[in-house]
Amino acid sequence: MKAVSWNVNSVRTRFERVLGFLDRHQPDLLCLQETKVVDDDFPRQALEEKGWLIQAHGQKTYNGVALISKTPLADVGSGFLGDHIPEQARVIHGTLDGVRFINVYVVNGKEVGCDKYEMKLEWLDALQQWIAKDFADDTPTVILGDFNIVPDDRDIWDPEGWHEKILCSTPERKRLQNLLDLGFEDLHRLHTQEAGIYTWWDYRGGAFGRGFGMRIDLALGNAAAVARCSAVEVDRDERKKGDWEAKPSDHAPLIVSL
DNA sequence: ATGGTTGGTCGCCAA
Repeated sequence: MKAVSWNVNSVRTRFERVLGFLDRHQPDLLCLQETKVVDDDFPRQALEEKGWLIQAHGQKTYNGVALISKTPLADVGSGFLGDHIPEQARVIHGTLDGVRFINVYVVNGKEVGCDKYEMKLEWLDALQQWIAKDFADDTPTVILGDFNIVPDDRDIWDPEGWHEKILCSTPERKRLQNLLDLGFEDLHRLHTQEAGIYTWWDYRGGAFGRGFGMRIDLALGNAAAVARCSAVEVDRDERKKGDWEAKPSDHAPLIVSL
């Protein structure tokens, strides 16, 4: 089975690229983040004409997640319980061929110490508690999406310059470790210890061309998922700017084979 | 300390 995570930075602006990606790769499941559209306005028609089924959980302007597959998903749900956390359309989950997928768009946090950063830590705590309560079983389970956390110094172009900065701070990495401590592994690291494999490059300053990237899109699997996982790959070509109007997302798709 | 680009929406906020 092939499952993909991709922060598309607006599904409407990126629609032709999403269609092209689905045609080329034919994944069993595509998990989108930052769809930035309410469910009623999700561009369904051209997808449904090609046999794709859509489960969307969106909001106006910000955030938004969706699951796209040809086989119907089981046990679909969106959001999660976190009493003090405002609902921001950041999570949708479903089960395909016995594998549970939890698609997450983690709070960015902007800058260490600001209100959004504190909210990010609280949100990650609530996510961890929710997964511990509802999903800590033997069902093959993958938590995948835009985590907005760089796992370690191999995963960023300038670890010294970003030391304890946003996406790299110890409290954020501790929250990622708390998720792993529930029995999950970073599936990417099952297959390579190489440094310099990234999934996101800033639009600004020609970051992609200069190699200024980070690995912040992750797939975490429990033991049953680890046993099935044969490969994790980044589709860097999708991030390239083919011509002046190609308009890539700032994230590349993460392709998980299991 | 900086950023200087993109998207949604239409003056900015968020990433």
